[in-house]
Amino acid sequence: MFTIGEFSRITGLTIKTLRFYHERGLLTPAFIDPGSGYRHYDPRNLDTARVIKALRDLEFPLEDIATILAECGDDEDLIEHLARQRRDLAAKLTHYQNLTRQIDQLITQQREIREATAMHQQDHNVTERDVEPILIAGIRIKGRYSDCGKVFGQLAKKVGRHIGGKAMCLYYDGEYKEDDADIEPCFPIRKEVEAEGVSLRPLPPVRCVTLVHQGPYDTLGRSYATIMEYAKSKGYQLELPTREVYLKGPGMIFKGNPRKYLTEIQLPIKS
Amino acid sequence: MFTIGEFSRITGLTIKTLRFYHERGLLTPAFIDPGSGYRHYDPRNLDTARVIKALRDLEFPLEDIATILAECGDDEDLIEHLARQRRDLAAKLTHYQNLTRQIDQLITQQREIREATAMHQQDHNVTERDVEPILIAGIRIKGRYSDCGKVFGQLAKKVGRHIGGKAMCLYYDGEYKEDDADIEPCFPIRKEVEAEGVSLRPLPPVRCVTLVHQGPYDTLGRSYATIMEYAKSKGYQLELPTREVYLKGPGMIFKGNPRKYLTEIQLPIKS
DNA sequence: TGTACGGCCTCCCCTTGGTGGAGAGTCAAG
DNA sequence: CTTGACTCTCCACCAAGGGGAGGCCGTACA
Repeated sequence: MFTIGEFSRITGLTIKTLRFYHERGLLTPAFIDPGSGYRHYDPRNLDTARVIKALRDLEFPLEDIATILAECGDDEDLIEHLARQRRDLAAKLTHYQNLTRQIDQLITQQREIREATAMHQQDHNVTERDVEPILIAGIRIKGRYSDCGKVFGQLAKKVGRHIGGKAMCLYYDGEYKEDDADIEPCFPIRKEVEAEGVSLRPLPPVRCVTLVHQGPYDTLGRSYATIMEYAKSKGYQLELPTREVYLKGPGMIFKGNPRKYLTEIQLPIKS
Repeated sequence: MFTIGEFSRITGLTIKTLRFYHERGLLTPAFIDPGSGYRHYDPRNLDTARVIKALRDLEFPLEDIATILAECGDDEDLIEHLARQRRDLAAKLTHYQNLTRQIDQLITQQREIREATAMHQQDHNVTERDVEPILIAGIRIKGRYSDCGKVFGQLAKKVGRHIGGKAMCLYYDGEYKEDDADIEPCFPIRKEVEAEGVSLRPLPPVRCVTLVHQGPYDTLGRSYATIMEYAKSKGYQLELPTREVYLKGPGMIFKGNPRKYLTEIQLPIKS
């Protein structure tokens, strides 16, 4: 017979835990002194304690352990319980796999944004450059600029895993339109994927006049004025669709500070 | 301004949860009617709610979320929080990986035991057969039979991952010894591994007289008597070490019923 | 103006698997 | 007899809310 302290040292279960298991009927001491209320454990309790500990190490709920203790006298009887617990554990496993993947994506995106921001921080002047060809997935709509957000949401749902760059928008109108602008929000993607309602195609390489706009979207007009003026002074003829690349916009979690948003305007030049 | 019900429908957070977040200071309604105590939310609350929800989906603790809301105005400020959370999630991930692996091992072992039991259930008679060569990891000791348990424990710790069969014991004494028997508990293993204090070597193929004993270990003597008698009647000369294979013994979790234990006695014949 | 119904309020208890502490009783040694 | 170590019961606490009771509020309809 062991006192609770001795039994605790032997089994590695804390005294509190032993009292708790007693209360829950999992591990009833062999003898309880009616006068003092002291618990006394015997070697058979030791077996039970070992079993409970082994099952708790596998994170079986106490309720299941109670059932198992009542029903099973042999490892053989355990198999279906083990299988069920395995399923539960596997579910948690995939759950945490998904979460880590998601968080990894967030971190990666954040890194990319940081790099892009560092790269474009300096030049807020009009420049000319050759824009590489790129594979995009887009949804072309007629509507307002403010509808873009929802469309980006849809796109992220459909091709989210394959996104390989900053969100963009293609503008098919030569002029500003309020209500039924012809817009195509899109994402660069890494490989060919099928998705319903999504247009998947390469954008051709093209020489562009570009300008990185810093600030909220409602001040984009000023940057358009600047870049247009430049194109006109050079006598360039422009092509459609024009592009906007959202180098840094509202984040995935926080909206961030609109005065730090960076948007690259790309106006393709007719060659 | 939205009532709590409207806000709940918009954000997808339950009313209970909204009240709870209010209590915890995470999401304080824009206005509280002093007369009725009704909570009223405004669009800025909506942003905060979105952030909280996104972070909760990544299983950030509420306390961390509170810190983040207080400190971060931008996704950029989030990165180290994200990294920390990623570590925590990854820890859980490997934790559950280990658990599922362990439980898989248990299930596999159980299957093997079941098959072995089914195979050997019928023949409790003395038979002769050629025992295949086998790679074993063992620890040879001088002591009592009852010390085997601990040694099996040590072995399991050192080569546990590579065990590929039933536990065995080799007996190097020609006679029964009480206190300083020359015994080698061992496990069949699948591939060559190094482990301190463990002897790793192949057992040669050998022709044996064998008998499957059913029952607790303290009745093994009777089976030894039977098999010895048989060997003598055939005029066989026996070789050392003799072997015991524990086809079914105490389980990993439960001790099981000793009357169902199956132990195969193998006595090598000198050829 | 009464009332019915839905929405909202606070307050309390419940979940899992224990942990921590307060205050009081018990045991053995010196 | 005292001291110190052990043990007892009872209560509160953790995370992140869920469930429900009992009562107030607001509005629509008769």
